[in-house]
Amino acid sequence: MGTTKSTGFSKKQNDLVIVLRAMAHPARLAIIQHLLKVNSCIGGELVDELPLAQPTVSRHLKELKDAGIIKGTIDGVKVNYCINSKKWNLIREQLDQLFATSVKDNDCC
Amino acid sequence: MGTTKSTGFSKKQNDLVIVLRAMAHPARLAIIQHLLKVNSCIGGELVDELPLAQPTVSRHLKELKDAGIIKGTIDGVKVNYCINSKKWNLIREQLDQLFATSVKDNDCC
DNA sequence: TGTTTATATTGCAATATTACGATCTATTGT
DNA sequence: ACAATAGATCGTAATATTGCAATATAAACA
Repeated sequence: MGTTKSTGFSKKQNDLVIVLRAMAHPARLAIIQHLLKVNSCIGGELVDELPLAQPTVSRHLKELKDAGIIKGTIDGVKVNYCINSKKWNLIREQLDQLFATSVKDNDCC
Repeated sequence: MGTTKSTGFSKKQNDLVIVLRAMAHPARLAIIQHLLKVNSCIGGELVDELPLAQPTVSRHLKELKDAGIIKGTIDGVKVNYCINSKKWNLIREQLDQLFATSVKDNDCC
C-alpha cells in the first residue's frame, strides 16, 4: 500500500492522472506557467525563479519531462526547456472533454 | 521533507494545486466522471463502481469533499454525493486561464 | 590539461499517500 | 430494544514524494 491502484481503471483515466499528478505541485505548476509566459525556451534560470534548491528544481523538471509536458534540449552547458505543445494541446482536449458535461445544480446538494 | 513547500508560491497557484491533487488519482477521477455522468446524486454505489474497498472509497470521497469538488448530504442511512457545480465551474475557469496562452512551437524544442 | 559553469544524480531523512481489515456510528425497520 | 444497513473512522503497513547536501557529469574556455 501507499501504491495507487491503477488496475480496474481505464487507460484514459490513468493517462490523465499521470498528467494531473505532474501538474499538482506548486513548483511544477509554476514552471509550466513560467514556460507558458516566456514562451521562448529558457535554461535553469528557473532555479532563480523558484524558492527551491537546484537539485530539487532539476527533479521537478524531470518529472514534467517524464509526464511529457515539457521538453528539454541540451545547448552546450545549458538546457533549454519548453512546453511540449503537442502534448499540451492534447491535455487541453482531455480536460475540455472532462469539463464538457454541464453540471446542473442538484436538489439534494 | 516529504512535505510540499508552498511558501514562495502564490495563493492562486497553491489553490489550483489542491484541486489538481484531488483529481490526480484514478479512483477520484473516476468518481468525478461518474458523478458528472449520472448527474443526479448517488450514494455509496460508488463502492460497486470502483475496484476498491469501502473504507478506501470513503477516504477518497472525503478528499474530494475537502477539496470542495463534491458535496455530500446525508439522506437517512445513505449519503448523496454530487459535484459542487459552483466549485466545478471555478476550476474550469482556472484551467481555461492556464490553457489560454497559445503555445507556439519553439525552434529549440 | 585544469577550471569554471550548468545541470543531473545519489543518498539520505522526513513526511504523505494509499489501501484494507476491524471497528464505530447512526439510522431504519422489526 | 434489536438487528440490519450504510458510511465513517481508526490502526497499521507498505510505498511514494519531497527536499537538500554532496557529488557526479559534461561542455566551454583558459
